[in-house]
Amino acid sequence: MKSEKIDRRVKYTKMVLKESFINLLKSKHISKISIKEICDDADINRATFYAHYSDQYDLRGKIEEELISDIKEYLENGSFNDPDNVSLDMLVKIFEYLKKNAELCIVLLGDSGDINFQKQVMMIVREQCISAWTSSKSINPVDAEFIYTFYAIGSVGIIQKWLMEDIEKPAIEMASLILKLANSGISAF
Amino acid sequence: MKSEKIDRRVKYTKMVLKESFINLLKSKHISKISIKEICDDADINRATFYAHYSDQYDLRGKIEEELISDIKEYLENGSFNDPDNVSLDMLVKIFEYLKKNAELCIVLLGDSGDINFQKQVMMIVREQCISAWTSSKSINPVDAEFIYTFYAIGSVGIIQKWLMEDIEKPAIEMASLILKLANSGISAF
DNA sequence: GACTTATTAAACATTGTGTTGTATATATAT
DNA sequence: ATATATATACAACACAATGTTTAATAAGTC
Repeated sequence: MKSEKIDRRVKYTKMVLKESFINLLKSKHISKISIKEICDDADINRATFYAHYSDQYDLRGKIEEELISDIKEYLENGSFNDPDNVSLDMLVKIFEYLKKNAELCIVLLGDSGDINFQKQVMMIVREQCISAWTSSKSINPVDAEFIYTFYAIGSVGIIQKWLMEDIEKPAIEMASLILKLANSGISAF
Repeated sequence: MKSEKIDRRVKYTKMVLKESFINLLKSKHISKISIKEICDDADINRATFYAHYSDQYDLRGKIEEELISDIKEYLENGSFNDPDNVSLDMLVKIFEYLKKNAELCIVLLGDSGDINFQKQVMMIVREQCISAWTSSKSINPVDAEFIYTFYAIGSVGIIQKWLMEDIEKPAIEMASLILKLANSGISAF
């Protein structure tokens, strides 16, 4: 999996920079966070920051990428009833993963969040849905794209609300609510 | 309607600042736009900018507020078949309004957009939906909030996609697609 | 025409930016 | 263990943007 051997120093530098950055994001908007501030907090030289990231938005992007590929890997290693469709157990897995990383997800989906990140989250299960719908349900591809966008962004919105307000609600309830809404909508086609 | 008489100079200043800012937003991310840049483009003194806005994010926020209250006013002045529910003609009105202001909406919902603005857009028809669902369909209020979030953010996502990729598709097709998906989902409860 | 107020220009201290050079510490490979 | 490579630390730099203040001027209002 980890093909490139990463220098432990680099690993440490990136780790503390991310930690400090995420902590700062909890208290203030990304636009108000300076590189100097991140570096002071992480006790890393500013020149070292620039050796790895171009600015705070780049750093945020890298953190997002990592999280997304982490989820994907996590899903690939799971065995699901129906790997070609989005099943209840797959959704539950996703919700559980997000809950486990709630601290980070809240920041990335909150006010200092990134619209592009929402899109990446929603793309995680895109392939499965589109192909399942167009083949078995005979929905035309253009409509399928719209419908998918609708349900996927809607799900991200529900996830935001869940993480920030109702985190105690069990993952399976969230997953089945979404599945119920989506399936009944799809069957109208 | 316009109770406070606004000095023409102030009106002009705000107008050109907004114009220049929106134009800049088309070509670069908000974080890369400086106050100086906006002012140079608008030919307005920097001190004057600070007399009205604290920074570019504040300016963006004010533009968003204006757009939202403009939509709301526009909807209040429309006569709809069923003013207590979200009807097809109301949705069509909204989509037509957004299309008329596509240039601005694309910027505000795009990469330089604001997650908070998405929420404001989705709140436009919140009251009508929640009250209609909880009264006539006997959905409990907590579920109603989740379901509303799901459909509202999903709709914003569809709007983004529509504005940026398929703006030629007629507003009524978009509105009826959303209504079809939402109504069939709701009736599962 | 008298008034009020917004904008301007200039100057200012402050802060952050992005880059550079050299020295040092740490990691990897033989 | 030693040699080599390289990431980091540190200090210094020129530059740009920030946010505020002043007095003068322009343009608005009544």
